[in-house]
Amino acid sequence: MSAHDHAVCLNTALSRADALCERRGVRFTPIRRKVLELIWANHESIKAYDLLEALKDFDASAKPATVYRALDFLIEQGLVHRVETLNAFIGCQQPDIRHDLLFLICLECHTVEERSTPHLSQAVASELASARFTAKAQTFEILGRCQSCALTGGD
Amino acid sequence: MSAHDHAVCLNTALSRADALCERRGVRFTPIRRKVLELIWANHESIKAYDLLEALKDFDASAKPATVYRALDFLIEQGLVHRVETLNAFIGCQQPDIRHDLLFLICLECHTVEERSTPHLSQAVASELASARFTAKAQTFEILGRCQSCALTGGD
DNA sequence: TTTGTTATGTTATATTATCACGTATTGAGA
DNA sequence: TCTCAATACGTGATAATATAACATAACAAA
Repeated sequence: MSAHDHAVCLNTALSRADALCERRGVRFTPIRRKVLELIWANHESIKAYDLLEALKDFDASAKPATVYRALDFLIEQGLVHRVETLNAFIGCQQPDIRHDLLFLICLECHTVEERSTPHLSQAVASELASARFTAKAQTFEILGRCQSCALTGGD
Repeated sequence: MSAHDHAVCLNTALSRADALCERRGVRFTPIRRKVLELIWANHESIKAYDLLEALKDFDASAKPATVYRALDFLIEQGLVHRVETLNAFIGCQQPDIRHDLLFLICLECHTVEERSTPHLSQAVASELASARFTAKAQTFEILGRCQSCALTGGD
């Protein structure tokens, strides 16, 4: 991820979440909000137990269930995605839109880029149709090396 | 998966694996072969510890590492796929071909169907190109309900 | 047959995730 | 305002998944 003012990302994510929860009438409790804030600390995915460690500075009594419950809520509301290939979590960049997402996961800088593309959606939709398969959930993840690591990195 | 003579699937998978390992000069040891055989018991994915239980009938001293090592080998050789969304494993239907695979995972009968499609590959390739991202590994998985469960099943 | 490499045996432990049950908060309706 | 039901959280235990570390065994090439 190129240099940017990350405070903007963070604030945008949090205020979108505020609005979204308000609109839906669901409770955006302090723990849930703090967990989302910690996830948005940067553009890297974070693991549940790392999140737990960070959360303890905010709430010393935090336990695994504390984190997993908050994650369940955030994922259910579409505010966070689970990265299956890493058993990790990442903030959703477009929580209001429903679409097929493709995650580009850099193994060097650990940044996760979220992309959506009509071509991919169409290809998937036509596969599903021809298989007569009804989708409930999808995971599209690619591990590799991002542009900026390719530019700066060795190897 | 519709009714079929599964012994054919199993034998095909095993003899392909024999040939492939021979050709590559890698060792297809009894444990590795047995693990592959157990994975191919049906078209459902199987979890590592279930595999371990089954393996114990063959080798009472089997331990987690026994299974995970065999799985590492089989995956490396492309004989087995890891299903990320289930933390489970499934036999590869086309171990000789390299392509982008889409897994259709039925949540009712647990069957995993492996599909490959040029449209999907193209859509992915063009996303990667536009993101200037170099892929090392990919996961495309869809969870849902397969055709035969839709026909026979209730809700 | 020696020797280096690869595979396996074995014990321990790390990592990831859920359960169960009790208490506290919340907010809607009486 | 009070009550009640639903939801969220606290807490301890444990389940499920996976790897580390180090010793021994099997193999294959010289």
